[in-house]
Amino acid sequence: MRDDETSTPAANLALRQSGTAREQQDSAKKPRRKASIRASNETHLLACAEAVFAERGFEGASTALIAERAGLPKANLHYYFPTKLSLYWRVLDDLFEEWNAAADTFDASDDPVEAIGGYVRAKMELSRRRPLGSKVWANEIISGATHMQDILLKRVKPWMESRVTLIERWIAEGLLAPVEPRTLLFMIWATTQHYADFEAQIRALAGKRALSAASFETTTQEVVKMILRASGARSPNI
Amino acid sequence: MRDDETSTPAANLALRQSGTAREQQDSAKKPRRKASIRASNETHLLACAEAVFAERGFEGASTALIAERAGLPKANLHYYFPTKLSLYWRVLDDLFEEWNAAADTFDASDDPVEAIGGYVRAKMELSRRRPLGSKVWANEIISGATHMQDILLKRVKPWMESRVTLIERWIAEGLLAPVEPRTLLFMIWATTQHYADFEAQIRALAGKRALSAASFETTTQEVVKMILRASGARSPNI
DNA sequence: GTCTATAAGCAGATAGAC
DNA sequence: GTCTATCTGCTTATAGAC
Repeated sequence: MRDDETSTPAANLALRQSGTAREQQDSAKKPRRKASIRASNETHLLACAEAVFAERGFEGASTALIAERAGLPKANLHYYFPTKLSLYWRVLDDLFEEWNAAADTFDASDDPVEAIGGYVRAKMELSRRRPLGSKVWANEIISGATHMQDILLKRVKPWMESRVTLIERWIAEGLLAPVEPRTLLFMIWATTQHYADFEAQIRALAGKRALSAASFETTTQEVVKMILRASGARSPNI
Repeated sequence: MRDDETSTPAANLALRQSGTAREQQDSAKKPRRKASIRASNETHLLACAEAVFAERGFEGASTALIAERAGLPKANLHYYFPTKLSLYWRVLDDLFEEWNAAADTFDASDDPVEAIGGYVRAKMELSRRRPLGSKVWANEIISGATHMQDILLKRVKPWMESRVTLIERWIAEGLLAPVEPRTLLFMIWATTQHYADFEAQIRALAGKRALSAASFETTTQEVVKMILRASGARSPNI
């Protein structure tokens, strides 16, 4: 798998050009290859776009910079994604799919310790695995969430409402302290996403070893423990 | 006090122009007034800049938009702040001063319950009072904190190190659970700043009444309780 | 101290040859 | 499917009259 996020523009350009020559040869005989060229270029552009949107926000990002990072002429970017906004929407959509997959872990168990603990861990792992995506999301919300109203209202809100009901049931059963469910969920999101969004601050304050694999695992365990204590979760008696 | 953040450009323009006429009259006879014109215009521009930087990040913000919101010609902005970056630095510097004032509340008491609880409350109040400032800070960190390395390393880091020592002492005295001090501080920052930075998401998910004065006070108490539980803080026996 | 006009360059997007 | 050249408009910043 190509490392879209760390390779240099020059390296990308070389990869692109050799790839392009091969595919163009094939395209005369095997037009079916075109679809995979499209898929490969779109995926690559989306990864580069995610990085640039993360660093500079929607308004600050330029299609020229995204194309340059992808090692493609700007015109090609506009061939695959007619407008900057259409590219941005695709990035946000991809991000929501990952968010949704992590959200599923909340339902892995009826035990609040396992459900909440597992969800916090899944969110921490997402922050570690895809920090740029988290930053794009954060940037979008900070800027007023104008392009995300639909996702928030039609997808995130219903998920939250049903999880609020579940949390209230746990509280009624004495398995959780009487917390305000939304405040708990916001605390989980804020704390876990902090390790992606505020990476640069953590690096400056705690040193870059604080974000190494071993430290991150220790921190994840620490965060899980603290969130469980904050929520007063206990396992049901069997 | 003029409400810099909610007045319309047209209203600002009217205010500016009448103010300007008055000051120009005076300036012939009382040159000392010039200093206050400068101070007033700079303050006003800084407030408008904070809003635009919050919404669009540094790269996405334009000096034209900032000047328009301030009801001033773009050339005047460049008269007071030679470059966009110099304006941005002034905004960041002002923000750090507020951050620093809130940080002082951490030392208000030797009792961890009062110290941590008071600090969380101060941070929540800052999020409520100056959400745009928090967003500018967040945007800057997300974008890599390139313009804030000095503040982070020379001002925030020393504060954090001494607070880490204090927290470790509390743990040794049995007044706090054996938490990783930096993880606790990050959780406090993330959770409290979430109410400023992710305002738009909270509004979409919990309704705008969730951010009303009464709800915010309830939420603040809830957050204080949860952070204290997470840290396992207890007051010393007297 | 204010403000019009403009310089110099970069943005998003497209035309059209290959 | 690729890519050069270009259109149009907006960007930061400044010159110079008032």
